[in-house]
Amino acid sequence: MTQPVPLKQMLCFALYSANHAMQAAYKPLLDEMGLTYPQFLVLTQLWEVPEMPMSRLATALQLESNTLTPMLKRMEAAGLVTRRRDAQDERQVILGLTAKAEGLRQAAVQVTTCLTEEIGAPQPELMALLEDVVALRSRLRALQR
Amino acid sequence: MTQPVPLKQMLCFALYSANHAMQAAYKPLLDEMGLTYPQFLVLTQLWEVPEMPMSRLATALQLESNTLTPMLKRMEAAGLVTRRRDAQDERQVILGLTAKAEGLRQAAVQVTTCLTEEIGAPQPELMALLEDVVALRSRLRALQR
DNA sequence: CTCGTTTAGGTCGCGCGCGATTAAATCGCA
DNA sequence: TGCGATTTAATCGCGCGCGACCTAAACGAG
Repeated sequence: MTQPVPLKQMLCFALYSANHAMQAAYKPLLDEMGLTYPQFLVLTQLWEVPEMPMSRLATALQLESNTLTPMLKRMEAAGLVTRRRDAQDERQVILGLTAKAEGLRQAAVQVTTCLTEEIGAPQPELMALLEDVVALRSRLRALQR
Repeated sequence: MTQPVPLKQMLCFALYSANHAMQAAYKPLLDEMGLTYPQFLVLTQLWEVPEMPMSRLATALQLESNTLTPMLKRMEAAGLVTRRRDAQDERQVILGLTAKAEGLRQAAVQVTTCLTEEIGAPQPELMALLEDVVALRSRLRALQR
């Protein structure tokens, strides 16, 4: 008679609920910028590399076109990104940043910095946790193939 | 000119993508049981305490009625849970487990055990990571008030 | 006992995520 | 060169999550 592991001791639930808590913490700050959490992640990637095909963004965020296409269209409608077909390869859609999105860049840096401080945990510990979470993600992705 | 933190070094994205990777890892196993990931978490809680009001489940999972009500109705329709009004306090909905859900219990234990092994990380490390993620979640929730 | 307040659920709308499928452009190889 | 295989987006359906709002039951001070 094997006992189920209690919810509180399950790593999958810890990740699930910590992720929700993180999104809730970002929410008020992103609301001021008029961004959703996934949109903020998209822009974070584009602030690093301001022009890239959708396929590359998909790889970076580990999201599929069925998630990104509608989201990017909403962002385009909101004047945050540009979308154009690559002349060399008409299959690809090249993404770009608008001036509006560029204007949000500094505010976004403040958001992350501010939130990292507010958490109130020592920076080295957070870095260590980051590494561990990334390592777990790698192991989990390895299971997919 | 503050540079944005790269996506790969952001703890929020690590959590976000690790959570997705975890759900993807569970997916094939849960598909066989006919469960979604959130439904699996609900049952995990009910396998521990087989009868409880919705409010208690909401607290345990940190979810609101606007998420739980439709999900529990789907689970009721699928013959997984029962829902009845408390005679003492007609506001409350008491949740219960069906025989069908009880029957899935052992399989669920196998799923978690199997997946924990497949990850291929030492058990102590996973426990340490669990604690760190839970600690982060606490700090994040503390920001909400 | 009464009436305002609190608590527990429910409804609606919207934005993800993703499985399944499709269309079009490009590639590769016979 | 021609044609099947691959790659890239897009579309559709559905199940979460959650903000905003609503209803009804229970509570509590006077």
